[in-house]
Amino acid sequence: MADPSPTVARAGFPVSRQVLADHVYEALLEWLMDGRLEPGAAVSIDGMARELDVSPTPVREALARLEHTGMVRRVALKGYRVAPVFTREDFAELMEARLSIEPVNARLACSRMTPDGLDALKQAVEDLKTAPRGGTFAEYRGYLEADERFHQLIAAQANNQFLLAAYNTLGGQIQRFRLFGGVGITDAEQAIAEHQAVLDAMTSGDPEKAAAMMVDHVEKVRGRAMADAPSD
Amino acid sequence: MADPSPTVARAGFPVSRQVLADHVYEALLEWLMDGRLEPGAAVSIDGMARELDVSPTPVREALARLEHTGMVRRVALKGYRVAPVFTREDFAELMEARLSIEPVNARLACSRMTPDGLDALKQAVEDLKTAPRGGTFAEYRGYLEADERFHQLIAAQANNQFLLAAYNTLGGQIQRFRLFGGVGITDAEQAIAEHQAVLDAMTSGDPEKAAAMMVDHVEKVRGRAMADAPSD
DNA sequence: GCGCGTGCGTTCCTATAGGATTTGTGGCAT
DNA sequence: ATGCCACAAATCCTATAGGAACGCACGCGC
Repeated sequence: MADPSPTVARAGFPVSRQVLADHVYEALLEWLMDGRLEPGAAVSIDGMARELDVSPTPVREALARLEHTGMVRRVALKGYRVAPVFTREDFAELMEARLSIEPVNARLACSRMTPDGLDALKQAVEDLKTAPRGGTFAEYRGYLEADERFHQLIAAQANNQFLLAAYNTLGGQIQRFRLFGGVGITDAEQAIAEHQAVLDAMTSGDPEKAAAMMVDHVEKVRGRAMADAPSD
Repeated sequence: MADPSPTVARAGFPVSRQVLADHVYEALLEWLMDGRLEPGAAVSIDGMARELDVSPTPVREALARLEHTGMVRRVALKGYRVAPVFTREDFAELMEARLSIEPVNARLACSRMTPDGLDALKQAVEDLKTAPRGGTFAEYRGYLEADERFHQLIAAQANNQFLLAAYNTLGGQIQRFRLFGGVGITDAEQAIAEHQAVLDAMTSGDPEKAAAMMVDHVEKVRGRAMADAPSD
């Protein structure tokens, strides 16, 4: 093993330490999100263990957790595979689910917004505006991250653990679709304006308007994506 | 093990076999739902392995999956514990989340209802009416099961994998609360009437009314529970 | 040529062993 | 009596080994 000292325990991190399965989980999640693991690809337990230089046991545990997020699927005695690409129907269902949850999150978040939360939201929109959005993944990665962060912050500010959990499950799928939907970033200006509209409603403290702006945003995202990607 | 022939492959069930971790998962889920594992109790990996007469490995995998459902919580290097009892705030959040998702499910289910689905719903309401509802868990278990089944069927009929997944996460928590909310079944007549109202709207094919009746039901459930259980 | 059984490598699945960590207990000094 | 340290048991965590199942290629018979 490369590192003979398993318990590094860097000074200042006495609590909430991480075990190997956590690192494996994060590594796999990152690989799923940045396209290193493509949809449909097999995720071999032993293979990942070799790749990450750990034993299969923590890999198995990490995959068991990932399965429940919908990122990978398991077939008994056959192993795990990365979830297949979204069909048009899958995407429509995902947007339908977003339309059920995100406006509610926006309304609640607006009512319960903290000053720090609002600052974080403003920062996310600012990052959206300044993020580079070139043609390669590395170039628009920051943009995607800011987009996801914006929605995630709203879900968190709604201050409801169940809605947050529900959104987080969707959020992973949304992020994965953004990556494999395959159209890069073609709608940045419009998307930024829609995000700004949601933020403005939040700033002015108008929950109903925040919800309405979120509905508007998600519907327009759906419209643009359905027009852009007639793949299926 | 009782069955020495692992690949019995009973006629009609050639596919989708189960491995030990699946059985462990189901056993733990059942114990969590029965109340055999009480909130706050430690769920020792080795202990459960001894209890179920398997090795710790499949237990670890089952618990990793369960963690994502919110039924158990994990602390690194300390182990798993059954999620604590709901506080009043937790319950309010759960109902808020239900109000966001279930009416949408009801609306969509009404639009997309199949004849078989409607029959299953009618059966669930019928079971609610006829189920015994005595004082012990064994006596009102059938009632709880029919209640959960009614909502689960609606979520399934909404025909949206993401909304279904979101509901299922909530559904487990709802069921767990019903058990540990601690007030038994005191509102059967009213609850049955509310379920019937949802079913009637579904039968008549009125999606908006179905959604409205669902809102009404969940709000009344919240009201009754908040009045019954001023525990916190 | 085509279907089918056989053999082999890969992978999954489970059990087991041992190191690392936490927790509870008892003794000691203050 | 209180606080602190050492020790021990229980538990978690990781690695490893071996049995079982799967997938694939090869070869045989029709």
